Amino acid sequence: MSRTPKPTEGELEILQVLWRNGPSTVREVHDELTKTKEAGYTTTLKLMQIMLTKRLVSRKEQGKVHTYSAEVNAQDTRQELVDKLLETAFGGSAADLVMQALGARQPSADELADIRRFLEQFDQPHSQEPNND
Amino acid sequence: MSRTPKPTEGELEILQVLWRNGPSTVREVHDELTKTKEAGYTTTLKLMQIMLTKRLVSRKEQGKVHTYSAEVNAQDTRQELVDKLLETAFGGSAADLVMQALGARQPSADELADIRRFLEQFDQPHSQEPNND
DNA sequence: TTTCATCTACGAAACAATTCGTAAGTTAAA
DNA sequence: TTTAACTTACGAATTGTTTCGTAGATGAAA
Repeated sequence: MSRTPKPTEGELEILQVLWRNGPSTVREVHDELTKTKEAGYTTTLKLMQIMLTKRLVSRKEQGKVHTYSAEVNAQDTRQELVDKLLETAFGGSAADLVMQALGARQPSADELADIRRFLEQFDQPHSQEPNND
Repeated sequence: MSRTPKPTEGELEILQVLWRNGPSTVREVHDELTKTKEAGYTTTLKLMQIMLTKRLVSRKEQGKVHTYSAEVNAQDTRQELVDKLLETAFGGSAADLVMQALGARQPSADELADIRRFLEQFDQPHSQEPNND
């Protein structure tokens, strides 16, 4: 029943820009991407066109340019990727994944606080719903 | 500087078997994999042969069969995959990844305890080293 | 209107991952 | 020794992803 046909790595980079910045032209996405990595303009364009056929994005034509929007939601997409990683690399143990994610880096005090607050939901499910959709 | 040329999904499934069960023949790995998914024997064989050329595994020939061992370590490999996911899908926020990993499922009391114990390392670095390499 | 920069469309190459058929070697049992 | 069951080697087809060149459309400025 789930949507989201699993974006490739390149597609994910584009989705991230659209999630972060909202609806954008190819030019805008491309400029954003090339801050980080090398890529030809038509490469970005082609990828976004393919994403359109996969319904990962939609677009509106205004004048000569097209403005693309993400059609898959960040939350769901990330969940799918996490689930996949959990399965294929951590044998399903979320705790192992969490510790691995935190283990190598030094989380900031704020991050730690966020995580602790988040964890509280699970052992004291009184007034608050542990659901954050 | 890092080793580990990033295993593909199929390679990861095989590595998991080797990590879990230790050195194994192609037959053993294959039987394990086909508990979960469909695959021809020579497909598994070929994949393991490719992994050999990539130095993801090594092998010992004994009689007619070959016994394969993982040459990359689970810890490092998982770290690399987590780092990648962190970058391409979570914009580098480990806290977000952690919450996403826990958010959709109900962690068991034991898992929660493990995670809390783990988190203590970070704000009270007295007797214990927060480093798990 | 002409020119120029910029856009989209799209074919196709380059690469990578997966899958499997077939051949040939090995072992053990008949 | 012949046969049967199994093994490895490996070429090659298939499928998916990424990359980019070229062509043609569009709009703004000269």
